Amino acid sequence: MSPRRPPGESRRAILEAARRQFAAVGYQRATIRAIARAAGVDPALVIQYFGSKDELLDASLEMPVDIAAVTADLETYPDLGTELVRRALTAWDSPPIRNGLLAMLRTGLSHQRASEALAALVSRSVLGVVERFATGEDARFRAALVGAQIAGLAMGRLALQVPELAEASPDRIARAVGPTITRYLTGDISGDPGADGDGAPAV
Amino acid sequence: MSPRRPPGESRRAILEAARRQFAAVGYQRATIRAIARAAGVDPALVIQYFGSKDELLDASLEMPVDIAAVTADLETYPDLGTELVRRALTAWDSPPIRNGLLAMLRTGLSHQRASEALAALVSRSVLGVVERFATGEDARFRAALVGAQIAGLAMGRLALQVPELAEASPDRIARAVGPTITRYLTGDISGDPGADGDGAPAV
DNA sequence: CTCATTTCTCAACGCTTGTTGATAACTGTC
DNA sequence: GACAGTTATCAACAAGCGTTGAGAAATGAG
Repeated sequence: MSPRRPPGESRRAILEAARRQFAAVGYQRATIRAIARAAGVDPALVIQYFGSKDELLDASLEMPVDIAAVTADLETYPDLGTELVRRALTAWDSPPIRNGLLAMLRTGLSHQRASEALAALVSRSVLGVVERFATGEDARFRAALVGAQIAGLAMGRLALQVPELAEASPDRIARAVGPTITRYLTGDISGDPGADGDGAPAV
Repeated sequence: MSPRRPPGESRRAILEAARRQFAAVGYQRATIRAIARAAGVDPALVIQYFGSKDELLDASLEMPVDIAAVTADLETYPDLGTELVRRALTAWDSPPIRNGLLAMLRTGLSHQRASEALAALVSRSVLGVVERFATGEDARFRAALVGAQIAGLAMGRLALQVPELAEASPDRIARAVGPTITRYLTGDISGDPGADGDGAPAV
């Protein structure tokens, strides 16, 4: 009666449904039963394919975003930050990328594994760019600053959907946030360069 | 054997334990049973005092932070952003404030109520400052930008505990992030070339 | 003391969860 | 057609959850 799906199709459907669920409600509230229902499949099949809910999360967090493409050629732009933000916002329009990122955000603050994935994503993706302009500890600090700004933006625009951020055009946001990123990447981040020597300098 | 606690003490202990639990693991993973155990109390008492887990969350999210104090006198500082960040970082050192904020972050991305509380906190606290320099839609956009930057910073430093952000001195972070805030508050955010905004000289 | 009131515990209900083992249904190969 | 292998379903389990209602224990007033 019911025609069977092509091989590998159910697995793919489960993964997509899982990504969507994790992105929508986070790890804890996403249930295997709901994921299975969305994929048109028995809950037991989810376990059979992925082993456990944790492993399903792992599989869901494998980001399908090509970081190299997003950060390529960045030095050739007069304002790298603006261009970087523009590309990021464009990437977030793609449902798989947006869902993957949302899953990380929603899950990453209350689940160990996803927290590491989130930190790793930021490190890997941003550090590669930063290291074209800085090295060592300075580079890691700059990368963290860029990551915090981008993550905050993603949180407001994608997760919380703050109207001012969610409805603003990519261009407007890029022009506003871009200079910040440029400064974090290449600018002076140690404060006033000369005159104002008040406190003892940190180690 | 067990002497009774002074009146109101159990309620206070429950609320404190709840704040800690929500801050540590988010709404879903924080169980009433665990909160009761941490408070040295029967789970039923938690319900009797607060009605339900949702209402307990509401009570836990009432922020004990005096926003007016954090944002007072800000105009008198040459670099308001740096001073604002410095005060925020100092406030985050206080366990009740830090736990309240962490509870919002951990919970706010996967729970409706907390999401609104998070957005409201940012609106109320930041918008008041911004409206000393801008009005209308521009002010709300600027407030959203400031909120996103601060939230990203809180996420990295407090929640994910990215080493570069968690271990850096408040002063270093304030000097790095401060100019960004100043620019979002009072600078040019429409991308006109030549009006860079922060106090740093050309790179 | 007695009695009413507040504070707190106990045992249990109904429900949902992730996960399991047995088993059915379909597919391709000899 | 018979067999092996994958693909999928079913019913059920044990555990943990929020919540409830009855009642015990302490407290304060008369």
